[in-house]
Amino acid sequence: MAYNLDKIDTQILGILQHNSNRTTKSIADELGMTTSPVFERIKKLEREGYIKKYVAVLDNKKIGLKLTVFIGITLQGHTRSYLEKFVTEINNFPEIIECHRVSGNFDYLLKLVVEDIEAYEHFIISKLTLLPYLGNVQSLITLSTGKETNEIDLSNI
Amino acid sequence: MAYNLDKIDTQILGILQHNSNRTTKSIADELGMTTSPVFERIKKLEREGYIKKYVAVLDNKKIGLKLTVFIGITLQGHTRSYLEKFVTEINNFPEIIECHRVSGNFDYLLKLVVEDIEAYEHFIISKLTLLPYLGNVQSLITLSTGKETNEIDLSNI
DNA sequence: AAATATAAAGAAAAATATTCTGTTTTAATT
DNA sequence: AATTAAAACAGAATATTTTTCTTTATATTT
Repeated sequence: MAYNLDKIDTQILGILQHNSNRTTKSIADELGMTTSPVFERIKKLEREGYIKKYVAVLDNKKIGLKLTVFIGITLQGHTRSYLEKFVTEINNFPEIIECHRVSGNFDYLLKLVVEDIEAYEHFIISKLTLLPYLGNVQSLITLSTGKETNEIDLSNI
Repeated sequence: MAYNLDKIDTQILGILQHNSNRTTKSIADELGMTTSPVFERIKKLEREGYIKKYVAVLDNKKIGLKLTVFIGITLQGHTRSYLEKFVTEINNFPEIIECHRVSGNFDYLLKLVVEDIEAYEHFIISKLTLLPYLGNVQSLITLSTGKETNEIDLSNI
């Protein structure tokens, strides 16, 4: 069902998206191989863009960013140039970590991480509502998070 | 405003959440330090849980998972034991990568990544709707994604 | 089956992570 | 302000890991 990835490649991707600090030796042992082919496969997966980047995942709450909010937004205008400008503006807000154009009850769904409710209100008042053509804005405040990962399901590819 | 993190710590966190493959030497050079203190600070940030894990970020679309959907859900019952069971069940679905309990128009907001609309319909029919006490289910299908990162804003901590 | 291309193994080299020791800086205490 | 204790740092030595290179095996094509 997949592209140019064989089983070994998807196994490597699965391992690395779970823990990217594994050594090639440890991966090779798990797969019953030696380091060279594993190393070359990883480099190929990077080179061809299957692996986009390697990152450290931080503990938001521990660092003081205790509030996650999803914001559903409708716009009043829908010209192409305005939509593009909207996304550009959103990209400049470091509090916004995701911005999706969606179908359904909203035009856009944003995900935001800030310190607390105060910081959130400040963002709404001094940043978000300054954008033109803004229609309805609906906040979904996260009370608790039961699951939060980037690990995508590779079992069907 | 932060906890036990000084400026150097937050700089290190900022660097690593952007690219965790940077060498300690390269980080040390950027900060005007030597490798030992940088190495020790990173180990401390890991040990104390500010850094939760290191992961490879994959290109979903390239791998064949082309569809991201946000699902707003209301439940008909809200007993503690049921809510817990709901989250447990959700955790067993590898398609669901996020599950947040929220205030607002929904009880839960889920994020799901699958191959295509067909796979999504299959998930809804054969997995999600089998859960008891399910109330309203509203899908927000992602048309395009303007921003998607894990990098949280460390400038105010 | 021969020829060619692809993937893997194994060993060697280069780079990096990790540990260790001694020094400096910082902070706390008197 | 001087003394002491604790923490952070620098620099060098060691251990691991990554990366490269050469050879061998496997698969594909003609």
